[in-house]
Amino acid sequence: MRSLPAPLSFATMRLSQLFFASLRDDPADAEMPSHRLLLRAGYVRQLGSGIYSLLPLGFRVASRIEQIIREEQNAIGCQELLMPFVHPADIWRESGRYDAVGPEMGRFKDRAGRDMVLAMTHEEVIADLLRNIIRSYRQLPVQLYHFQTKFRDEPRSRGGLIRVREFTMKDAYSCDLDDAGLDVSYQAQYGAYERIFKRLGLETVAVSSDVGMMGGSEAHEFMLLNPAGEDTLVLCHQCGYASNQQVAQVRRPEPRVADPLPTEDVATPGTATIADLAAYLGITAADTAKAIFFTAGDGRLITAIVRGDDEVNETKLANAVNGGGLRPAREDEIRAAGMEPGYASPIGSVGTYVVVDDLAAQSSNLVAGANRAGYHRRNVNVGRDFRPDLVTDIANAREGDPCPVCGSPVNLRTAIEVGNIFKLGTKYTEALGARYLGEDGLEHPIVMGSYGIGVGRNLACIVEAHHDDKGIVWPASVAPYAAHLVTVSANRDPRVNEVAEALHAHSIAVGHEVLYDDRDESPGVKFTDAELLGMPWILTVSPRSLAAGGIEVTERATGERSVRSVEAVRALIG
RNA sequence: CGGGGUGUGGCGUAGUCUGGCAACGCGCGUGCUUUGGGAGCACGAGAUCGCCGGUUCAAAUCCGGCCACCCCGACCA
Repeated sequence: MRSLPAPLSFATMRLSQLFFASLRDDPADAEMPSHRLLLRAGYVRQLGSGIYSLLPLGFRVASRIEQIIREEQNAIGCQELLMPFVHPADIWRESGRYDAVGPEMGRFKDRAGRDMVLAMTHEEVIADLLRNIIRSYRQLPVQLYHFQTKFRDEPRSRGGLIRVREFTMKDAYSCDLDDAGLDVSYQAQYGAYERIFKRLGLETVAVSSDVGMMGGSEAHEFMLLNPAGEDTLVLCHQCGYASNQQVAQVRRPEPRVADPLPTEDVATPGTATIADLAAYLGITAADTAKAIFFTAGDGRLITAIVRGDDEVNETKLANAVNGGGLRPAREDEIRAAGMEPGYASPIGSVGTYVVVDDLAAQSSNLVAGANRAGYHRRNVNVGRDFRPDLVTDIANAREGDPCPVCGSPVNLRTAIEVGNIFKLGTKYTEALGARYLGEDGLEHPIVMGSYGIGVGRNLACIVEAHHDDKGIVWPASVAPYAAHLVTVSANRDPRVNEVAEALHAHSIAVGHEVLYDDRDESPGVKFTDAELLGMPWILTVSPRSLAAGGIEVTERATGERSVRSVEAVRALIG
């Protein structure tokens, strides 16, 4: 569990004393730039899969990130508190999530045998606090936030700090009288998020997103475009439309329509994939239909049909069938419904819920499975040859599809989610009985929103957005130190150490933050480390710089160098 | 959970196929020299080769089991 907020002022530091080690070689198992650089530069160390320590340098960056978030949350009237990391299971049973959430929640029993959980989020605790404290509409609205450890036993952590199992999150909760109040709070958080990411040096795009397991009516994710991103965004550069692919409702291409022809089975040995099938028959993927199978949380077998050149969008499908927790179906489950995996067709199937994508339903004479191994059926027409249970949009938007707003071709980009905002509604307050007495004399459930930012992920994302081939290039707003002071050839001129020590002493006296490389290392080592660590300014004191009139100042971001007087440097690092 | 990969001083690796003294670079310690772009010389410390079991005169190496970590997928507020 995390401690109270870090102190906001730090002593200036000698590198010779810092708990730190840079690595000359790239760690073997780090692939993303942020992971590689944060390890090499001594900001973080890994303890286990998805479990990291922040070393002193990394902790300072995290503290600065937190402080920016804190200032912007406070500025919209959001109040900081601190809720526990360990919860009694009871409140999670009250909300229904104790059973609804799977093995990603950490669970244990205390010494008395009571079920306990490790916090993966804090809606339940907020709702519990609200039901204890809020009595009247006069006490609302209120917004609350904290920075607290979350534990989510992810199936797979990845990318260093990008996806971890234990992390610090800023999570805020708005508590309003009604939906109109929630809209106001939501907009206030939206604005705060825009200011936070701007100050962190992250150019984000806010996209509409799925409400997922949190429930609720509206949600946005703040996304950083990145080639290693886990989400795909659908973006229109013409009108600014932006959506997560999970929920993007683009206009689909026009279907090919023709007069229905009689069906005809054709032998297609060894063509269990669409690509094989199209090649074998000399047609395109768009001339085929493909069936994908899922088992819903309630046990139904869901048969999803899309055109062969489309992909099934699991989020849309899950929402369409109220399936909650789809998983890929097993072959025996598919066979039990009378279909042949690899050559499956809903024609003649029993006991499966068939959902057909709009485009496949409108297209004529498609090649589909024949429910016989090694055979497909030509000229299948949805409606004539089988009757689907549901026809709706269950396909992923594709590159170049028409924008739903303006019709221009959309672009697909991968991105990392750095923050999200949700309109939760009354799901948790109703479950936990968090109500207020309204002006009308009646009890009403409090209307909630939730707003999250992962501190460590943002730290890594800042590095993703601000690095070069030499190392990290911190934005000044989050840099662990404002400047990196380097001495060179100190043994050749006693004034080198005198000037550096005086500058260091001055920076301590006035509360400036300078990392002072006082090590007896060769110039190459010191410069390389300075560039790797990434402070905005590198200050070099050497016989050469003194002869030129002072201290050499290098801007890390641009590489621009100049020699400035000691007085000018004092002003600079202030 | 499925697929792929990797575990050998602090870091990066070779050695494993074909069993036979634990190897290389960097880093680390001491001394001397050196000091504007990852210095030189000398001496030195540091490894139960992921773990357990088996085969063998002999196992980093072969066999079996397990564990950890990474990548892809599934999954994920």
